[in-house]
Amino acid sequence: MTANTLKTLADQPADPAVSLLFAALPQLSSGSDLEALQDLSVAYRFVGRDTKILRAGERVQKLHLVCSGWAKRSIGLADGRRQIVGFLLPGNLMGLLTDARSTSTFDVVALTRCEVAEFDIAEFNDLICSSPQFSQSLRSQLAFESAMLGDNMLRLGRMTAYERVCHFLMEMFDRQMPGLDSAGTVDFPITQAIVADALGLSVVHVNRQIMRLKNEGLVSLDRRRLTITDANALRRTCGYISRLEGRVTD
Amino acid sequence: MTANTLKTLADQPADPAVSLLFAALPQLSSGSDLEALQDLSVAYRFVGRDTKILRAGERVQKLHLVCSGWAKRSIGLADGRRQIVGFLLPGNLMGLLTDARSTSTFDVVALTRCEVAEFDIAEFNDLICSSPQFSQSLRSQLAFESAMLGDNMLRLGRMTAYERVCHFLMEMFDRQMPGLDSAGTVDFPITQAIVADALGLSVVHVNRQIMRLKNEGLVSLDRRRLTITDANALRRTCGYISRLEGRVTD
DNA sequence: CGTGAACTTGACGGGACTCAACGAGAGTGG
DNA sequence: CCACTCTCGTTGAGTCCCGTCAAGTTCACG
Repeated sequence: MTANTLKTLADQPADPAVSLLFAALPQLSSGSDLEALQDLSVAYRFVGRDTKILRAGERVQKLHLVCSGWAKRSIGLADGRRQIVGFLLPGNLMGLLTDARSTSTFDVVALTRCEVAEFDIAEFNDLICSSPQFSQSLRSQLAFESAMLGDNMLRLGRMTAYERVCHFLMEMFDRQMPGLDSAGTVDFPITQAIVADALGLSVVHVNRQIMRLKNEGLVSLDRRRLTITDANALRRTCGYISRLEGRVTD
Repeated sequence: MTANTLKTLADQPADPAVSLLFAALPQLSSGSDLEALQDLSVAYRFVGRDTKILRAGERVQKLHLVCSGWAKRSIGLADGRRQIVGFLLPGNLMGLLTDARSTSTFDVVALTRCEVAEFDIAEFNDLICSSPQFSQSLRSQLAFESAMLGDNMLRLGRMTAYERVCHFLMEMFDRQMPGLDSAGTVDFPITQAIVADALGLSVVHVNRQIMRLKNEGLVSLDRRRLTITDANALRRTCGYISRLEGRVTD
């Protein structure tokens, strides 16, 4: 995907970032709502791995949309322990949740090289305020993200290491191939250390669980690609329930 | 607090639930914004312990505000393991986060007898859509709740049992006495089994950590009351950072 | 004074962490 | 083309935190 940066008029085929933004906001109509999105100012930006895209406590100037690459939201303890709160995949938004002073509540760091589309946040806010559909759409999206955080808390608090890894792999599979319940291959451009920080486990122990899953023939994980061989078996062992399937997108 | 149920006019001293709602929404002005809240229809309802106030997947009909008592948001696994995702104390809202079909994403269950004020959700939505202040206020509130979920994920994923209990007690202390950094006594009407479900620990182990804190003279916990003796020491051992202190309420 | 829920304590086992070493690729510079 | 290095993945040994089981105690309440 190349950056066609200076497009501002809406009479051309939809900007790739606008299409992604439209898909990221549930329940919008592909008519007038999409047109309204096309009027937003957008700029593209590439960031390298380990670049901080948002910093906790700093003012959010733009609405960021990941177009390619992966990023993480994380929180740290003073002694270096870190917890990853969520992952941003292509099509995911950040900067929606800003507090009273419009500051971000999490760090967001690129896990791979990322292409990020930046929308003007003032224009976007006007859109939200001006239209009940957009307002409701945004709230649905926030509810969805919040529900995912809840699922991840259940994972951290009440699942064994084996179940956590199962659940995590299923989530990443599901987010790239929603609704697919059999088998498939998706991107997985993150190290086991990153997985460990997301699951509250040590790297060594994450590795052991992945090895076990490989030996059982349930997954294969090579060269930054994840293959799920038997999604139903995985789903059963960890109780994974997709939040994406029931999503209404139009 | 008694229920004065049928009040609809705004020319009387503020309804207790309206005052709580006003406090729950940051950044609103005490003038016109408060008046707008007073125009909302409100009804009161008492629920007993273990009553389900909201059910995951069911349509949310009202905006609920806890006036007295405690409640929990929780998620369960098929085999009975449960994770508490958050607690609702007096002044806290539920029903803000609804998905595309206006359904709740969590169960909410009363932990004590609760008095709940129920606002008309359609009227509230109109208010949100009609005014940028309300829209922004709601988003700030959602960002705040989401940040708390993130803190709780760090607690579950990367803290030891001792730190988790410290952190949890500090949170409950802080939520009832925000900004107080020395000592004090607050309500604590929940069993150790509930704490265990919130912290991802066994009841026995929660007890051991509480015993340790008691022996160290840092807290006392009797008869549903929590006394923090040395808040600064607790804060240091678990790295607790209040999200309430920085909150702008007017 | 009896009953049940909640709290407390001990003993024991296992799941997860730490430390440590080794292997496998990918990129780099000569 | 080939050593060199660095990151990442893999595996083993030992330890400890925390879960489970079990028993006993305290407390609220009828």
